[in-house]
Amino acid sequence: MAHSSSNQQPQKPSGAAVQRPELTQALYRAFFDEWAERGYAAISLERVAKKAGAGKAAIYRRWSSKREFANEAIEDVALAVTPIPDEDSLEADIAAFLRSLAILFRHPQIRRILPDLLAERARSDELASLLETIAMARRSRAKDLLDRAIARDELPVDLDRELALDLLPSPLYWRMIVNQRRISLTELHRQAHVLAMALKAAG
Amino acid sequence: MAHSSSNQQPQKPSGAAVQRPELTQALYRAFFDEWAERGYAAISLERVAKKAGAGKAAIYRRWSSKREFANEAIEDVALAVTPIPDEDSLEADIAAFLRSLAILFRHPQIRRILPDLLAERARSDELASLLETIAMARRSRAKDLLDRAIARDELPVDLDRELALDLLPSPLYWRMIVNQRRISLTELHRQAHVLAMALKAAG
DNA sequence: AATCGTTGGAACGCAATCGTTCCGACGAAA
DNA sequence: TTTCGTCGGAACGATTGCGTTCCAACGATT
Repeated sequence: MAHSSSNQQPQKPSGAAVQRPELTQALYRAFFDEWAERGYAAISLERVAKKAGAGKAAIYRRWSSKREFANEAIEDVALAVTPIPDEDSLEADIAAFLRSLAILFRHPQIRRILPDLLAERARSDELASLLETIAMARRSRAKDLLDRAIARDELPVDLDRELALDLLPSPLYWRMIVNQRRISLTELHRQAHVLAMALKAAG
Repeated sequence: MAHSSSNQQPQKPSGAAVQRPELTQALYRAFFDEWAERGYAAISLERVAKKAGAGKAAIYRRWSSKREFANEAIEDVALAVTPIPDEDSLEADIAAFLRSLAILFRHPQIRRILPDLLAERARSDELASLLETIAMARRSRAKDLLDRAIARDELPVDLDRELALDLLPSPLYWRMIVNQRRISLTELHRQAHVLAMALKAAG
């Protein structure tokens, strides 16, 4: 009883006997759109469906909850990974690292989703594992950079790696995400120079 | 008609002909509690009232909206400001600066509210002015520190101040807030040492 | 002693969103 | 050609919180 989809608009054609991967991708995109716009906690799956030109059923047929949706959405983009720079000096390596970070931090969706992810994790740890996966990949790139510099004798073997890993990405994050300011290429290289000097003092 | 507060619990004594400042403070505290627990967007003023042992009317008599409530709550705590360190060397000054930051970043509510504030601003700019006020106060302390070092000839007069201001707080923020890791006093002083070296290279 | 306005509390109408279920239309696989 | 299950869409009951309004109880000021 109760329902009857009869007397509204003519209802557009749709449907097929197999899940359409293109629709799945469209749902991912719409999910990140919503996330950037409203924040994780305020994501409305109804809006996500509408934005993807889909029905709500298409979502719940694929994922059982918002959380699972988020998990697979992030896994999906996390596969688009990290190429590796490889220059011939510590400072040049750092500059390359910073450039790739700057590209990331300029992305309008990442500028919003990343802080929201941090805020969400600080409250609940529900998304902690998500974040950890992402962070680990990033960190390993920085570690490689340090190892190369040590092999080149540009950094001491007893380098404080923890400190170094905190030092490398943080000023750029502070400037671009926390302070929301752009950075020019020359400024970025100046930062690379200063960071190289700092690392050499981190024995 | 319609209402009647008659047949529930005996209704505790309350009321007076004058606003109670203690209640206002209790409401501020409950507001920050809620903020830390759920995030700004999800703050429920009903829960805030309950947590403060107050009625909802007590809130709406003081502030006209959640936003105004937030504004005055933050103003209220922002008055508890920033004492100034003043040591006898750049490195010692930096260490003092970092220590005061570390205390801030250890506070369980600030650990949650600060990232949430950043995430909220990245979406809407509604809270941008709040954040700007706070940031400005912090930054001026760092500026003083740099000026003293220049006067002592520990830093060059043509120091890149922008870069320096990005450099000082960011590694600690990255470690304590982004990576959620504690920091020991010796680690903190090592960071101060490295940062001093970095600044001297930021001409 | 009388006034006045705050107090905690309960209810209002409204708006969202949740996760679920149903539908007729449709197309790919068998 | 028939079967099968996905498609967009609409509705469901439940839950939540908004901002507002009413209330009787109460105590500081006058």
